Amino acid sequence: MVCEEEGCGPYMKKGHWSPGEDERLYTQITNYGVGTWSSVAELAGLQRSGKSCRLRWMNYLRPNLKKQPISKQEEDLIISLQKVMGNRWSAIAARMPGRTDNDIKNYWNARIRKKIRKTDVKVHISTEICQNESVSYKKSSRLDLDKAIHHSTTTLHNNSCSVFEAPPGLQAFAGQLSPDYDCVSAKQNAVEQSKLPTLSSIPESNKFDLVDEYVNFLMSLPDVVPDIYTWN
DNA sequence: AAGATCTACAACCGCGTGTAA
DNA sequence: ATTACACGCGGTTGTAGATCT
Repeated sequence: MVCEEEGCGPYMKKGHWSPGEDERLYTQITNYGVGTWSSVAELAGLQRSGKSCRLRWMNYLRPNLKKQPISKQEEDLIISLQKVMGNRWSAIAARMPGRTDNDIKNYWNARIRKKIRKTDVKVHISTEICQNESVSYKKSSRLDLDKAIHHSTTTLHNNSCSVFEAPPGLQAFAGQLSPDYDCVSAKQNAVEQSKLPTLSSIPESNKFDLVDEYVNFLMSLPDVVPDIYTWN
């Protein structure tokens, strides 16, 4: 098979790596390190793209990778982190020593997503003005969450809704929560009173502009992770 | 026993970002 | 400011082995 991607030579090999190729790559990197990945491929005498060498090293050959199956504790951690960070697999992997982003992504796609897909997140936007609007999104898809967020914020910013019925976590991702916002109490109150939180009291200056800021905020408050997957 | 289907995981691809010239 | 290049990321596909019918 010939690699036709940009930067590949005409005779680049593709597909699964042989033990011999692994040996060459491992020896090259452990003896001489990585300058640029394309030079590693050349110096190791491999007819592979630099990109392919990097992937093989990062996901399979480099030291300290865990080869055993993902444990229940690790699965719980993946679920928790995915709730907060979305599909930012490399960021999740950075918090799980010995696991690669590819490991986690594959595990998520193969197992966890199937479990979670059984129920939907329902996002309702209702007032006198838009009481007929009801939007349901599949919880497992970040793209669909993005759609939900976009729909909700657009509606709010157009002043066509005064009340936003959505999980606090989703509101936060939409940049609507202040750092002082109490997700747990908001949810509890909503459930007890059948009444969902309004946004009018949130100071403009306290809105989150970046998802990262929100993620860091949540990570500093591990017990206040918004449960966007079980909210109904 | 054999073909179909499922599962896990390896690898590819396209795109965005950072950096140096 | 622009361009070219390398890298890293996330989505997707390919494949081999296991399991099912």
